[in-house]
Amino acid sequence: MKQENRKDEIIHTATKLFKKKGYSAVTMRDIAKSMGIKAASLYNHINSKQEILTNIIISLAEEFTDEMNNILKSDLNSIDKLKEIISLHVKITSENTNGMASLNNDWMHLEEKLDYYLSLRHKYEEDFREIINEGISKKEISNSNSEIMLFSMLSTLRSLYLWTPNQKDINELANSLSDVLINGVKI
Amino acid sequence: MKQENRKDEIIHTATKLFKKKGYSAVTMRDIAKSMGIKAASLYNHINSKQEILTNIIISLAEEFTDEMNNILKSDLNSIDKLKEIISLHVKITSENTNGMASLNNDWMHLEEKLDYYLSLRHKYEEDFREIINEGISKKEISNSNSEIMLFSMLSTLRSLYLWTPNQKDINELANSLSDVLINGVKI
DNA sequence: TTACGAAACTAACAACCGTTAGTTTAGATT
DNA sequence: AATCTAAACTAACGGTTGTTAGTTTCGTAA
Repeated sequence: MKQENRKDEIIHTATKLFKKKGYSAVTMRDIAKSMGIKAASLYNHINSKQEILTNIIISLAEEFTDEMNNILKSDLNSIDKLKEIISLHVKITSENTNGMASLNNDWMHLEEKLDYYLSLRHKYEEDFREIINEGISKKEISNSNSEIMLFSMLSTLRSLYLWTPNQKDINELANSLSDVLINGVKI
Repeated sequence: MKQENRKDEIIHTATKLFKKKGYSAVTMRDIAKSMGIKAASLYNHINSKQEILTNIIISLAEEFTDEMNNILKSDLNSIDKLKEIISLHVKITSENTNGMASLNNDWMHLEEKLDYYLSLRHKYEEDFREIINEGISKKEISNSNSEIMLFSMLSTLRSLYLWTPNQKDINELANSLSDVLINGVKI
């Protein structure tokens, strides 16, 4: 029986390095060195470099999928659903800032799980789109450029990992972000 | 005398590959194969893989810097300056969509030019911030969360390379984007 | 005390990396 | 026809890659 603890340490260390340089530029020797052991020792706990990446990305993607399902099923109005999505991104990003870098930048290096990842991603975007379009038809959201709204919000939320490390109060961040994304910057 | 044409072809080919897999995952043999030649032949035209990346990133970064300078010096009001910045990103991204991927994701692999790149990037963000803060003090921009406004707009604009390929009318895109970023999504 | 097992180690592998050296090809210039 | 040159080629280099095999270490259970 493997101790799950050590495996998690490896993944945690790898995640930090992947954020700095990207999956392809990080070697097994880099990961090992940063833990004070030799590269071969990593294989007592994991099966491959690829497995580390898959573990990082798929767990995050599934977390987003699950929570999006809950938001969709809720009876909130469209604007409040958007606020929930924003809070979801702030929460997950603050809990695993480094992992979000891999989710955003290294997903194309997934192998066996690439198609599965792409299906989760596609479904997530479809659900997000549906919330916006529902808001437009219910006159809760401005009737223009739903695709641009979707991509503007999604782009900002996906970039959160680049600057949440500096953030202190997570709820305050979610509220401020909701304010800007929903109301814009004009006075 | 080297023919600049062939060098540009190499950079153009490399840029496409860098967008798909990232700088580190693309090999000189990949670039050569995609041009129908051998890797060694690339060195008749370029000095190193690093030179290709530097060429892609620095030329884009300097273009942003120059145009930001013009916007800063103009006598537009704050909102119109923001609209000019949005147009600038749409224009550069539509002209070199693939290169923008490297600018966003591969800048950390710059070597000699890394510090120079970081200084341009820092200056650009400072100028952007100044425009927002000026707008707030002139009561043209909402008095709240200037940092979040900055990062929200910048995140969206930096992600443009992910979806402008599908876009047809560039001016229409800039206008719609301005609408969403400045006025938000609420009705 | 002995035996066990998790987790480290050393050594090595085949493949691939960026790059260099020297050579061949073929079209343009003299 | 002879010469030159840009741009391709083949071959190879020293180093690095992910990974495997077999061995050692050492705390815990029997």
